[in-house]
Parts: sequence; structure tokens; C-alpha cells
Amino acid sequence: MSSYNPETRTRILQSALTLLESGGGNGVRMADIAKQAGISRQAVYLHFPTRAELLIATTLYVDEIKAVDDRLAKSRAAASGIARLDAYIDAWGNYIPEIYGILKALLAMKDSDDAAAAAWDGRMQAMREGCAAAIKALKDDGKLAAGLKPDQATDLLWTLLSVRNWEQLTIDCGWPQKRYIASLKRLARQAVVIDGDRV
Amino acid sequence: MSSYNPETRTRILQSALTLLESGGGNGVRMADIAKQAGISRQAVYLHFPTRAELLIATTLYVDEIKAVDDRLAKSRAAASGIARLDAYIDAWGNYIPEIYGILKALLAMKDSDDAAAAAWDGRMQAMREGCAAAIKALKDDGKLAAGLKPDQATDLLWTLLSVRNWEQLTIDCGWPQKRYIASLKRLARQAVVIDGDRV
DNA sequence: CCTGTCACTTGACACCCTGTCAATTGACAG
DNA sequence: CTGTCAATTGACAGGGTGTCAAGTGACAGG
Repeated sequence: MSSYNPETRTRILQSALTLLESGGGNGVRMADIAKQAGISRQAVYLHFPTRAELLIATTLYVDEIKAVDDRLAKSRAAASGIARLDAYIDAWGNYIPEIYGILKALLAMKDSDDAAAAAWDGRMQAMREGCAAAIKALKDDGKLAAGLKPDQATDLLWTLLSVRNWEQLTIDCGWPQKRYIASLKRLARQAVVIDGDRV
Repeated sequence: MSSYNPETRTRILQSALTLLESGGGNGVRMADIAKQAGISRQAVYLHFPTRAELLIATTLYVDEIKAVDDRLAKSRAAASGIARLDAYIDAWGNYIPEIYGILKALLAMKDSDDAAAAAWDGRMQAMREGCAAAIKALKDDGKLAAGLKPDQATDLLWTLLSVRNWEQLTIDCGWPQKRYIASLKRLARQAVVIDGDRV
């Protein structure tokens, strides 16, 4: 798509990341990113045809930088279903604050831009697969809550772990991150593990 | 603020409501609303100085139309704390789909418009008070989950009952409204009622 | 040394939406 | 007949995205 200087491309992505992380969210304009990168607004368009594509590329870039795979590897390696659930909540729940800026911008564009919506859905679907795997591990251990189908349990876990819930508890309610993690572990167990509240 | 024809005002509100309910969300423009109301775009501005104020007025209008108070009265009248929790989830959970269109538009403006943010926060704060009252009723019954402070229990319940969670479960996951209500009642009990999963 | 290429710059512009302003219409009241 | 007032019409500023055309400057090859 762009045979232009890859260094400039990276500088644009890094600038977008910096601005988005510092809370700007959807308030970050193409001109701001260009300025931060020390190039002209039009040069940004040479590398990324639309704002949506730039944001999407930024999410991919951040995954690379933040080594998501390594984090999730721990949860995949967990011995029991319950341990896997906990590890997954740790990994994902602590990842959210690091990507919140970009996610917020993506979320704001979701309703008006198809590309942004696709990027968001893709990311959330990937997260959902992690939920589904944790649920499957629970089911294999015979620990899935009675009367709950795996699909529905996945839906529930996926919803509990949503970015919005993290946003509401930590930002709106002012919870510290630790309390968020602890509370979500408890909630998740109660929701999808058999006898979850007695563990 | 406007000494203009109240019928026109109502027609504008009704038009905004119709368009917002039909899923347009934030895609609804001032010009669309004017067209729907059969008046000029500028006439809308004679009644509502900004888009945000129109949206806010629309939320108040919808409360009037949909008789929120009557719905909530039932939960206030409940005998026990647990009954009150259930009744509140019934009332609010079934109200969400009716106001979803407006809430979505408001939500989309929240980040960029102070008035919209204030309107949203106001509404959510009102909902939170309902949660707080239900939690207090539980506490008075001695049924509040052990180790949970009323404030934190309110935060949790408030988050579980968020519009976003309704959106994710019913719209993204395709859950029928009944399952949403039933599932949230179960989740809420497990989260804030002592021995909630054995009731 | 000159010429071409190529990434990037500069500046202008179209488009879309919100919000503003001024002049005008048309109905109704005194 | 005239004043008032809601609403209309049309133009325009402002702020964002995305497009376009011409210019610049460094670097490579003949």
C-alpha cells in the first residue's frame, strides 16, 4: 500500500500512539499526529489513506510493541480451568489500561466508520476467543456452572471483561486497578464456575 | 428559553425521538430532524440552541412519555431487599431498549461535548441512585455480600446494569431480552447478595 | 555535471456538519 | 392597516477530513 519510507511510517504510528495514550482519545486529529511526528499533515496521508486506517495500523503496532502474545501465553499454559480463567483475567485486565487510548478512539469511530468498526470487532473477537478457550478449559474440568451452555458462558465472561466495564469501574468509579482485577476474578468465578463463590 | 410555539417544540422532540429510536444513533443530524418535523433546519435552532441541548431535552421528553417514575415505583415498594433488587433490574433492564437510541447518541457526543457529557452523567447518576437504594435495602436486611462495602457494591451493580452491557449481550451476542434480564438478576445476586448463588 | 526519481512539503480547495446572521414571508391581533 | 412574531430562506464562518497540483531537496546513475 505504501512504498514510502518505513521509518516515517513508524514515526507516524509512534506519534499516534503517544497522543492516543495521553488521553486524547478521539480528540486526536490527523494534524496533531503529523505535528507530533514532525512532518506535514499530507505526508500522513501518503502512508495512511484515512484516519481509520491509521488507527487500525496503530492497534497492530501496539500489539507488536506490547507483546500481547507473551502475556497470553501464561494463561494458555495454566494447569486447571480455574487457573486459566484467573490468568486470562490478569493478562487481559492489565492490558486494557495500556491500550485504552487507542481503543477509545476506535470505539468513537465505530458507529460512523466501517473500517473502524471492523477493526474493533476484530480485536474484540480475538479477545472473545480467549474467553471461549478459558470456558472450554473449565468445561473439560467439569467446573462450568450448572445450566450454563459454553456459548452463553463465553458471552457472559466476554461482557464482564469488556473495555467499557473496565472504564466504568476504574475511571468513573475511581477503583484502583488491583481492585478491578480482584473484583473481576470474583465476579467471573461466580458467573461461570460451578460453586464459584465458595472457592 | 423559548417562547416559541410549544407544538412545534414537541414536534421537534417527537421527530428526534423517532429518528433516534430507529437506530440512527449519532448519525441523526439537525437537518434530518427538521425534515422529519416538516420545518426548516433553522427553526430547530430557534427552539434548541445546540444539538446537545436538543438531545438532552429529548431524554427528558422520553422520560415523560414512557413514565419512568411509575416503573420505578414498583421497585421502591418491594418488601425485601432481594425483591427490590429484582424489581429494579426488571424496571431498568426493560427500560434500556426503549431509550437506547437516545442514549447511544448521547454517548457518542459525551467525549466531545460538555453538555452531552453532563446530560449522560446526570442520567447515569440517577440510575446509580436506584442501585444505591437497592444495595441499602439489602444491607438493612443483612443480606449484603460479606466483605463488600455498600459503595463498592453499588459500583458493581451499577456497572453490571450499564447500557453497554445490555448492548453487548442483546445486540452483539444476540441474546433475547428475557435471557438478558434473567441472567443479570442471577449475576447481580451472586455479586452483591450474601450466598447469592444458593437462592 | 546534469538529469531523473522519489519522499515529502506547501497551499489551495471541496465536502460535510454545526451554529450564526439578516432579510423576508405570512398569519393573526388590535 | 399596521405591528408582532414564528418560521423561512439563503448565505456564511469554523473546524475537521480527504484531494489535488506544483514545488523542493537529497540522492543515484550515466
